[in-house]
Amino acid sequence: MADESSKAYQPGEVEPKWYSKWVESDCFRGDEKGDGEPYSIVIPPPNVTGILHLGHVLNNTIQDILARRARMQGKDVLWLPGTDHAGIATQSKVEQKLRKEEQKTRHDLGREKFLEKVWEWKEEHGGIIISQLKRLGCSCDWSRERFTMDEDYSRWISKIFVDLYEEGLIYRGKRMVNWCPKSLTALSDEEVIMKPQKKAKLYYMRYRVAGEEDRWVEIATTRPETIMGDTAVAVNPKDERYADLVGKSVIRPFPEAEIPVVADDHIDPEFGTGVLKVTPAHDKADFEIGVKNDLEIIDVFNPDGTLNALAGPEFEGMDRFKARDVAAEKLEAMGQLIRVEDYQNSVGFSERADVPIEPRISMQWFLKYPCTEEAAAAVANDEIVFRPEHHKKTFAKWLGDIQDWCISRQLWWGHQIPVWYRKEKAEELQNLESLDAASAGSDIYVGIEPPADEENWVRDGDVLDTWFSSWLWPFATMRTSEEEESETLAKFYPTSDLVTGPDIIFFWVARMIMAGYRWQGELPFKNVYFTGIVRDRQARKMSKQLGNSPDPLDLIEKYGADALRFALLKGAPSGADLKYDEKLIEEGRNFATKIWNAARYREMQGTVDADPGESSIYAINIVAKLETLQSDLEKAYADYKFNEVAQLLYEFWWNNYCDWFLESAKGDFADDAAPEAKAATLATMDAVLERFLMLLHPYMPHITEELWAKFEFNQKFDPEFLMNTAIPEQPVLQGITRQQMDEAVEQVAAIYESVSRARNLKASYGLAASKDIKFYIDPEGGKFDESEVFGRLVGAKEVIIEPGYQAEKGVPVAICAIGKVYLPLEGLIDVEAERERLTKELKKSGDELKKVESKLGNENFTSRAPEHVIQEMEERKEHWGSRVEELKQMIENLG
RNA sequence: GCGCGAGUAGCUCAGCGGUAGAGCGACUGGUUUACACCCAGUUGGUCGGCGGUUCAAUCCCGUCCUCGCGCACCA
Repeated sequence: MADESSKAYQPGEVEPKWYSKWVESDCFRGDEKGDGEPYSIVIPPPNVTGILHLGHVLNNTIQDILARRARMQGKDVLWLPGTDHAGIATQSKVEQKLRKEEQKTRHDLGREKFLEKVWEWKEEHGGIIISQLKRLGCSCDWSRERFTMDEDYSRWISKIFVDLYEEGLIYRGKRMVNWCPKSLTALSDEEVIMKPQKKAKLYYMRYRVAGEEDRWVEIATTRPETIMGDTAVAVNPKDERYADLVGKSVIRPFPEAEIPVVADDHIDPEFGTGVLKVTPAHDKADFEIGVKNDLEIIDVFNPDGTLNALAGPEFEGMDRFKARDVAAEKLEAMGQLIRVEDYQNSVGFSERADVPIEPRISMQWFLKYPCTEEAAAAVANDEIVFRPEHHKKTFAKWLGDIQDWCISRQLWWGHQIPVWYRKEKAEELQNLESLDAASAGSDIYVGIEPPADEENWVRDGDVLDTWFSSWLWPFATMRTSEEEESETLAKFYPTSDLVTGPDIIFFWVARMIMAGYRWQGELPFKNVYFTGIVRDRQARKMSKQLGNSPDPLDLIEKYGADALRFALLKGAPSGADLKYDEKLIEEGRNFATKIWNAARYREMQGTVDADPGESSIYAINIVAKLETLQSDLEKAYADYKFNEVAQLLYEFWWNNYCDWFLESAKGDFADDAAPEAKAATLATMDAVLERFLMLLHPYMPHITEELWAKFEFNQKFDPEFLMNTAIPEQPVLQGITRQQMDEAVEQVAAIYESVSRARNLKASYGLAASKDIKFYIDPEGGKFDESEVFGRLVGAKEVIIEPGYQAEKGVPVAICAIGKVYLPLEGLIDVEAERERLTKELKKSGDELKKVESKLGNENFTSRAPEHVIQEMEERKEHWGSRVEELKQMIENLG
């Protein structure tokens, strides 16, 4: 055995050591040729330039637990890692840097040069999150690491674009889209988040009716800066107040123009004044009214959210929010602003850039989702199981009313759309109102490879939404687009579990299911486990702005990766958010130390150097508990209750093993103890430790591997590493009958319960420390020969077994499972104190008895309750009844 | 407005029809053959409110309240 261990576990040295050994020995490789049952997970690819946060820790620890457990069940495991190019996020980081360091925009560099810069940035920062995952202990097959911009992967993107285009599902059109004025690109509906605006204003203004002297129409709006784009006002056709106005015109104040009054059902007569100004270029609903009424569309914004020439010279170049104030002032000056009210509404924000998006008409590529029916059915009938189950509904609802997906982005970093326009017609083609495979002529080329005479063509400049690459992840990481099949895919697809956050159920999960059916003809994964979101103590989301997001690497440094993993999982209720508190991690660290020290204690007892004698009841008991633990873990894992698994492991070790078993076993290591007894106990300790390390390994891989090697368990099993050792089917201790086990468990439970009562007695007389305590036990007809262990556990100098013991009046006594336990206190007898204590206990017991009696006295109960419940009540009645009698007697004896 | 989730000890959460549990905290005591990142003990709860079903409800049903999330609307 190795040198004596230090008092506290040192994760900083141990953890990286084992990680390197695992990697060097190729332990994480998914064997596509193996003949074991396959188990696979694809990692939700983090942003390539991202940094690990607690959400990642939670998510990836769960995946690691699943992967490690599967390995220890003898399966062939593939956990396939990789990263995502994260279009907008990465591009804007590099643009920011460019602006700061060189005062340049991407346009100053040009597409090619700029992309070089991004690749440089990626090379420089791209490895960080991967190395952080390694520090956490993640057992990913790094030999298969993928990146969404890898060549093979990129070809996949082109292929599916071509497939979908040819199928008629991808088309180009001029539509109202969500435009981000900061990132200067279109966004999908999913990338827009609604944020309530507390300080918004509702402006009431009036437009004059054309051709009438002094007639005005009142209109309420939140966006006076779009007045210049108004091309109509609208009222509800049923609204009698304005019935005569429909068909007439009103005067737009600036630039002054006559605009028609139209009727539309969409108008809510109750809202504001019941009159809506219609700005088809800047509002989705207005756009539709515009189309229906054939209204002119005037776009008064530049792409960056400033106003353009159409807004008039005094607004040109002005920011949209400034323009709002200026427009209001102008109205006021014209006497057309009636009043301004405080108002609360919600405004769509760009998820990434965190600025209000602008509805904008522009030319974009769209996708009609494929295989939506297969996807809906798979989840509805649990071919793909969602956990927690309630996410099924969210999924079904979204799928029920999805809109076409805007897949084009006006960015450079990403997969450029594989569409070419013949040079001389490029401009004309790109301005077509709509375009799809059916309408495109030979002047448009869509293909994986560029056209042969590329110099005669112009390629579409847009790139695809990052999620358009992510939805292929489960299979595009396993085979190339040219291969029909690959060994890896054949073995590991569909994947077993997907672990992800519920916030990307639409972005990613739903779309992956569709893509799985579309290109692989089957589901991409069988189970989806949605983690909760990690929040701070005030239940706020972790965010950079709030500074409430601790760096997991700091925590690993301070407490160890195992501690962090265990603690987060123990505190993460399945399906609910996790409230993070550093105290949790401390608990994890303490647990690691506890395991370390219990192992160290074993180490200090030396080797087994005699033939083991019969196992003690305590040994049999702990083995029985271990077996219960094992089956409880099975159940918890089956339900993906990771917090429960952690709880069970923690409780077994700390409570059952350390606090009870080890303490009861210490007598076997005394100098005068029988060598066979010592040997038997050591054997039990080894057996329990060995099995427990196996069970704990998925949660705390490093410390368990360290102890596994320290105790040389690795010499007993075939593979070198615990991480690759299959948990044996056989019970921990063999040759013990079920009956022996049951008897030992019952006996030990009685002893432990009695110990607790005796400790209680000691404490209530303030004798916690005293060594000169003697207990007398009257086994009351039974027999009790465990006085030594009893004395050790209670903390007494001597325990005397004396049937029929006659205590002096006032001697404290506890009624226990093993009999009556007396605590004679020389010179300290206080009859009144004992009377008080017993009276209190009598009250408690009496209450219990009354409860049971009233139940049993109720005929409704006795006639309707099931037999076993009644029997249980009878037993309880007897138990409390005799206790009450005894207590009464004892109090009476006090005089 | 629609849907989902949550409300149990001071805090974080288990339990989900038959005696209310854990960890942390607080308090008291402790150098017992590993561990103070420890040990022992104590404290602490009309299980959000009101109704109903049942012999029996924290658990099932209805309803209301509070909080969180998603979707829709938001001139």
